[in-house]
Amino acid sequence: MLVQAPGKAEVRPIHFRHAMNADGKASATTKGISRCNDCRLRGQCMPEGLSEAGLDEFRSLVFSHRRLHSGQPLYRSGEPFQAVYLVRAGFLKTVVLLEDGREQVTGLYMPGDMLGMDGIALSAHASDAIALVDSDICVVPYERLEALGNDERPMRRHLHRMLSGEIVREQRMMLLLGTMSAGERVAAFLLNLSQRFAARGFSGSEFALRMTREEIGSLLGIKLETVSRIFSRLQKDALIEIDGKHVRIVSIAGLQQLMNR
Amino acid sequence: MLVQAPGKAEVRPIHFRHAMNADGKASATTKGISRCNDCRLRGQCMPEGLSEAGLDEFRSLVFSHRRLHSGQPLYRSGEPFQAVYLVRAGFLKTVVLLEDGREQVTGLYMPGDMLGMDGIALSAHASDAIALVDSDICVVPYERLEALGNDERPMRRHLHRMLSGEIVREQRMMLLLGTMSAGERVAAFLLNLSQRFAARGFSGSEFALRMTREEIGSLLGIKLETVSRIFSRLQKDALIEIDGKHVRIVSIAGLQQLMNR
DNA sequence: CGCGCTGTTGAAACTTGTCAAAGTTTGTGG
DNA sequence: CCACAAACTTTGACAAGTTTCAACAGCGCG
Repeated sequence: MLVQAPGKAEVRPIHFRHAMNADGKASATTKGISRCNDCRLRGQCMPEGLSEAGLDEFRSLVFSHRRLHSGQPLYRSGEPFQAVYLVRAGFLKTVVLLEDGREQVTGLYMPGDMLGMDGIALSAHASDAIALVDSDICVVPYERLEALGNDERPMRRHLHRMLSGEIVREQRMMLLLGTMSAGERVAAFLLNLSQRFAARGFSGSEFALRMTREEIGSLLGIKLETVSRIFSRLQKDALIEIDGKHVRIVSIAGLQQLMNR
Repeated sequence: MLVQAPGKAEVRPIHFRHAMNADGKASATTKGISRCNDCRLRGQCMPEGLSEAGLDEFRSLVFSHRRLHSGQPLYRSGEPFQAVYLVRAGFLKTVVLLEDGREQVTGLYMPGDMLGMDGIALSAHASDAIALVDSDICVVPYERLEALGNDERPMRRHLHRMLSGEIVREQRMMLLLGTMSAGERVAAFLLNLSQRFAARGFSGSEFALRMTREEIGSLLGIKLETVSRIFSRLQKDALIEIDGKHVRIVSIAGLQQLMNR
């Protein structure tokens, strides 16, 4: 049977939904602290080499939490930018839209990932972030993040790394979109998921896709029918086993080979 | 006749080539200051709302300059990350490579643009930056950039905006690569160049491409022959006039329409 | 002057998209 | 908890767009 991947598994009720608002500090901060201490992802999202005081400071950054149901937006393109977000549990996608309705999924975010940094540039978000499954999100107001780090250099460096990491990730995505065939794209997608699940302590060889074929296609720049066909082909070639949204990777090496064809 | 676009036009000899090294501050800093004061781009690359002291501080960031000849690399993938760069004059591309030789041009940088931020994440550059024409580059050591801003919040915010801006730019590129037809891509490319030239005080309707058809194709995720064919078609349709690397945009509206087809 | 690099154009091949039909799963309200 | 509708998936046949291969023209430079 398929392993229980993150997302739904880690969702636990948080009762102060949509606690975020423009201002307000004291009580929400307290909640933030307590939340970080028993967060399963402890460390994942934090800068390394932080002093004790710095750690406290970091925890104090998490201003509030938001609980999203599948399909709900965390933010929308054009919305004023106020905070960056850490995925505590769940699975989100970011989407960029063209006026005529065409859309490109630009990212996939799992627990421990930071998102929303595209809003800093113009003080407004440049994409939509949508929950793919019920999700818990830590809200980190940018004002605070920016004010802080006056004396915590590791904190500043951490933020830079996150931003830069997003740039690198997007570069790789551009490489995929610009140079790879449909088969290579799907293989790269599966390998990437595999790696990220493994990094989070889940099985890297057996997991649940959280997206429809259409969403996968949009991420990879191909049509849903093509995604479906390629899944079928990979299964026929005994590289994967796929049943709906459940995938088992039979041959990692095979997929890697397919990529470096 | 075609307007003189940036790049070559602005290149003036700087005699302390490759002045950058791991350490050393005093004298190089002095040079940096004098350089900024008579830089034609003054302001373009600087944060807004900086105090007088902050301005000085910013200028002191430019540690040295580098002069690159066409084709020379500013940095290469895997090289240890030490600095970000500001284009003072010229034109550069960044490229991400696949083992098998395929490559994706991920960005095009003109005077005033910052590049190299992809290196922060892993302390090593994730792409190659290559001069497309002879270019002058301002070197901003990251150590300094990071150390600074303790009391200059606008400075910190500026860096964040630059990083975030790169993320947004790449998102748009992903949209292009994932959803647009070859014709739309070329139109978008021309419109983007037009806009950026105009923003720098050059003609937005008549300029010189600094890249070969192959490089343009690599940026847009299509083959050089396709680029050529589409240029021809746009000319036939009287949307542009093109002669080698010289372009004149006859109908901006026409190109925009083509994109939102 | 000729060689190499760049650009243009044509024809054929190939990949992916489009359209359509049918099966499957999911979600909802009775 | 069932039944039905809506959403999602698979597969085939065909169309369209892009790449590949090839030939040739123009240009700059040694």
